[in-house]
Amino acid sequence: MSSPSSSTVGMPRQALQQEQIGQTAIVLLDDGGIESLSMRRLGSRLGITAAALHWHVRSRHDLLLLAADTVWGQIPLPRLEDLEWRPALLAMADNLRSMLSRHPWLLTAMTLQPLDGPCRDRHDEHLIAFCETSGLTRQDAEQAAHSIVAFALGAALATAPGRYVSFGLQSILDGVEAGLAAHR
Amino acid sequence: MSSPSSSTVGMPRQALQQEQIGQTAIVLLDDGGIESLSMRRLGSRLGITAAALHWHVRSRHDLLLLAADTVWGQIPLPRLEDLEWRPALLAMADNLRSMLSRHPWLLTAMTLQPLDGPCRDRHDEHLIAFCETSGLTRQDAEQAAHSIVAFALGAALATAPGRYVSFGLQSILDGVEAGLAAHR
DNA sequence: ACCTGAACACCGTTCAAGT
DNA sequence: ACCTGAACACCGTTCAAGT
Repeated sequence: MSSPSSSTVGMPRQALQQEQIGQTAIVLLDDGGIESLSMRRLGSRLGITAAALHWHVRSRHDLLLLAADTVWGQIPLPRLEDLEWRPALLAMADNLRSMLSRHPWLLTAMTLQPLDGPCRDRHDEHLIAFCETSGLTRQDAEQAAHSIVAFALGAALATAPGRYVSFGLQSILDGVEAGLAAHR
Repeated sequence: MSSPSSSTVGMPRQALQQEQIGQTAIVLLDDGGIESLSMRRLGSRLGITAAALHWHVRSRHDLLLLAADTVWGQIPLPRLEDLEWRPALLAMADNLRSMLSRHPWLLTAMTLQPLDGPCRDRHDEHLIAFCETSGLTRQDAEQAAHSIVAFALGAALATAPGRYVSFGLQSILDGVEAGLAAHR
């Protein structure tokens, strides 16, 4: 994304480097939080200077963006044919919750800048798709999906003791069901 | 909290200083986010050195704690006698939302450390109290209150376009009502 | 009690210069 | 194309020393 993309065949070194940089950044972030990810520290883990790292990635912000979308990509997405919408949405919410507990720094990063990325987008679309299989219109499905993500993020932020999570989420799903009944 | 508390009458200088420090910190935080609050910068706003600031406040973390509880204290709490539980909970959720939009750095701070404080506690208790006036048991009221806060925080974090907020929240309130019906 | 100055060990980022 | 070294303008925190 930062290099002018050479005319050679298949991004031979650059892409790999980029991925390795992201993985190593996540290691630093996972133990020590966002404060322990520095250009100098990450550089030395990779065997290069902080200045050299700036050749591969534009800024520390871009680094967070890269790491963030990587962990969004780690969330397993249940297949649309395998589950009914309600257990599917519960499973997706739980997968999100468990990702956030593995990578708590993501919440911090999300408050510092909007973290759009292909994997985040794919996750959102998948959630909306499941909502739609319940019979909701596209618009309502978007609202429901957004509410589920919001609740999962907020519950992680407020460090809910676990059992608290279920009440709000169940209510939202009940709300989906009620919306269905009304539209029919 | 950091001084041994002199034996004189009514915390004459120290308390005022503490409050002034908090207010000035919030000014810095409000325009520029968490990154723009530094001991050096805050110190110079107050006319003292960063080192001098460390005499008043133990660390930058303590500073964030002070600022955070201050803005929690700014949320207006509707009186218990004035409103029915449902409009009251909606109002409290909206007051929280508007505080978070005025002080976006609070979300960042909350992800960095648990931010307990007297004002935050008071807000939680008030929310629980309103839930209890609906007829919920103490335990259920705590779950409902926790869910409302989680949703408000998450919605602010996901930067909902505003209209998205209502669906999830309404569902949670519907869930409260359904819980009532079941228990009766 | 309250503040300064200097020091220590860090930061992100830029840029000329090397290969 | 990829990296280094040095530099710039910052950090939080500690501590001796001043008043």
